[in-house]
Amino acid sequence: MPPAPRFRPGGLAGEPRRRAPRRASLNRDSIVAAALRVVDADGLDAMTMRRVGQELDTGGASLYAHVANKDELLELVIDQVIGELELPDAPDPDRWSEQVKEIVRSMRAVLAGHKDIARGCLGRIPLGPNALRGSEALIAVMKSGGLPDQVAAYACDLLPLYATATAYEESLYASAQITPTDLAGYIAEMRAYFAALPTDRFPHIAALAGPLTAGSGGDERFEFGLDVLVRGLASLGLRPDPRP
Amino acid sequence: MPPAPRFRPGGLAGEPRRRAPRRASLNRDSIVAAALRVVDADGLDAMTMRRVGQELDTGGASLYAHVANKDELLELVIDQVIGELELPDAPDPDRWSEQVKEIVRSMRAVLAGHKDIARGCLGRIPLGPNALRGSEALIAVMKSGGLPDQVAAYACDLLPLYATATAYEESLYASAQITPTDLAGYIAEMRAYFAALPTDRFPHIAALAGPLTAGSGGDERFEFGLDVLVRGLASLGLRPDPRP
DNA sequence: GTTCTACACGAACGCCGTTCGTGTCAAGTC
DNA sequence: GACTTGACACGAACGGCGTTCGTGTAGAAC
Repeated sequence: MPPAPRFRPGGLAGEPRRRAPRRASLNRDSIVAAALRVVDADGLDAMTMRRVGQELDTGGASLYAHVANKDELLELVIDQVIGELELPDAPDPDRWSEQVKEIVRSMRAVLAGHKDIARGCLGRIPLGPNALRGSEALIAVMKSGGLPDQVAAYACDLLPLYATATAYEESLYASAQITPTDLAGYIAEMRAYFAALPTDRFPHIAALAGPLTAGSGGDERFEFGLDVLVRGLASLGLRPDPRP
Repeated sequence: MPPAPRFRPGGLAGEPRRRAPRRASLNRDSIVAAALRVVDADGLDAMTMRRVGQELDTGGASLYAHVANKDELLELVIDQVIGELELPDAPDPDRWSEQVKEIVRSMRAVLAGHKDIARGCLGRIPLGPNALRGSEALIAVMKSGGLPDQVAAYACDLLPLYATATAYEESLYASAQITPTDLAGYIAEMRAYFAALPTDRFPHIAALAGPLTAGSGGDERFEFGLDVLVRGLASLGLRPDPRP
């Protein structure tokens, strides 16, 4: 026995009574879009099956006809996000290291644009079509710069790992509705904590309280790590004795 | 009205009916130890409040008298794990880069020794006593090697980030009760997938199918990233024109 | 008009973190 | 010794989660 006929909009006259044109049929694309909307609005934890269903005027159970489980949905959402990556049109051997940096910066920017979605990317080998596009571009640039095959291959893991882990760490500051003022206060507090540590056991931390807490929340810290990585890669890429 | 008097072991005669000698009183240390036992046995997801309580012959609710919430418990467990770090006795300026590597290797090894606990460390600024000890040692070594303050300070974040993120990625292979044979098969499958990609759109990935999937599960991949990082740091540490 | 099939979806299962109220023990007080 | 007190152990319950199941219906096929 049906519990009670639900109200259906658009009833009355001879109008073909669909409950919406079969809800635009609820397909993978609309589900992924809805899930991404939820993430953008309220973060990764808010992306529950029920909540995504709600976004489409239905329940969580309805999604399972189109998506195997929540993990697969997350994978689809992530590849959608990776699709926003801006990649160089063509590798330029003279600018390879700058092009690598641009790609990694774009990764960070894209992830940062979707709340804490970076957390969902951690520990996930990205094999979606858009991820492959990114990997291909990254390798192309590095190979054009003369990096050996194995270096380029490993770096193709290492660089996104850095972008993702950094984006995740930064999303923690950005979330929890912390205002920039709060953040500044929190950083100041941490600096004071470091500076006040007993200098017999923690002389270096106490001495570097300033540098340790510098650049949090800005680009400087990220650029530092990026520079370290690219310099390290460059040092592995030079052909033996490149000087004339 | 009590729902029904519970059975208590050790009743009958004049024996002092304790329910165990007040369970050794259930303190923070025993709870942290129990939680770590659960993680070691069945991974981070198994570390639920109920399960940890069970490990101590009680329920999950009993833990809240000693620990604010699950997150605080995890923080305590993590600092306990970090306490296992092996640190150099004294910084040696001639071996600074090797000492840095040894510390980061130790981080990876310690994390790998506790299933997927690395996942819990991601995005967490470690400020426990043991974490501070590790940071102090790391900075000491880098400073002895002549790295500038700001470089040492940023690297003090960057290096543990690498160790943690790598340990997490590796824990995924190690878990899910994948046998080494399965893993080898999975890697072979991925290599074949890369190699079979359309060469018009993915020429580099297809060409590097071998290198891309090499060294998974071994130390080689980890050592590569470590080498890149330390080389990059070294390139930032040289005093201007160190040549005679 | 009838049959068939795909799928929307409410309800339910077994988890989770956490809170609440009760009950019990050990120590302090007369 | 009787009583009070306070710390804390802990069963039960709340709301939320991912996922499964069974039902019912809309639309296509015949």
